[in-house]
Amino acid sequence: MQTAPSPSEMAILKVLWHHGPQSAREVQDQIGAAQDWSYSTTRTLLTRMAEKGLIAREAVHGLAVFTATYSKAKVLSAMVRTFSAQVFDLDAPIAASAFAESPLLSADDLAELEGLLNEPTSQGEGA
Amino acid sequence: MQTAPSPSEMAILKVLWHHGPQSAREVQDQIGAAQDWSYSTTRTLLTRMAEKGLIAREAVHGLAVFTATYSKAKVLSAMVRTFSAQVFDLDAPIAASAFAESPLLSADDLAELEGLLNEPTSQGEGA
DNA sequence: ATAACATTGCTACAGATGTAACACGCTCGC
DNA sequence: GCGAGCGTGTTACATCTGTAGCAATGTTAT
Repeated sequence: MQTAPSPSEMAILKVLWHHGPQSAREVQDQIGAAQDWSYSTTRTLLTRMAEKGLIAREAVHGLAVFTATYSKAKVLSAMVRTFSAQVFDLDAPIAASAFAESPLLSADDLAELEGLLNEPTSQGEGA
Repeated sequence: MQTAPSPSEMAILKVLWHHGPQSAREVQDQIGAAQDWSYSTTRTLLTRMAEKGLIAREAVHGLAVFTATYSKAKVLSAMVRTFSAQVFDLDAPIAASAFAESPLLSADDLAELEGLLNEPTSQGEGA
């Protein structure tokens, strides 16, 4: 996960986390409208994300279906770490409770996030 | 402050916040080495930031000196807002106390940040 | 004066990101 | 069998960001 997801990529990851593996068309139906992306744009993003390893592409009966490679907690914790280091020069972990209100996180997600944020050097492998 | 500062730009802003108005050479002496930037690179960043309005350029006896346009709290609060919205779909404010440990923030800075984070739509004008 | 050095403006180029069109082949309904 | 539609690969282009060199001008010490 060397390359942090861009805002557009995050939007797609959220759809995949929430709805599970999706085809390009499905992703487009879920966010294309909201994001005002053309189907082509959605497909380009999906392709690039697959190249980067952010998502995995698999063919189901010939149809390309995409799955998030990393768990929500994993990606979010990495992003929080990057953010706090880059913006606040913070090394110590941030309390996950700060994000407790996120509509993205269930109690379990939050607990997982908390755990990842408290890990020393983020070398954890869990997906 | 429409455009959020990039990581490199943040590095420069931090120098200006901490040491006050600086010339390109001074900025370079403060972070060029650490960031491994050539003097040219530092200057390019400074020029672009001035174009964007992130910093102001003024001539002091013919020497170009740069000053941060927005206060630390102002920029940091904007970045926190953007981050929590983009990454966590959060609308409600995040407790500034999450960043209390930041070596960048004095007690006053923290209080100011807290205030800005709690403002409704971030239309505040204070600099 | 002049050589050395600093400061500035201009230019360059690669990679990342946003945004999208185009053409080709396959399939399904008629 | 054939055209409409769908999924796919390929290509394109503008902007932003990272990174930096070059030439000209201004300044300064000897």
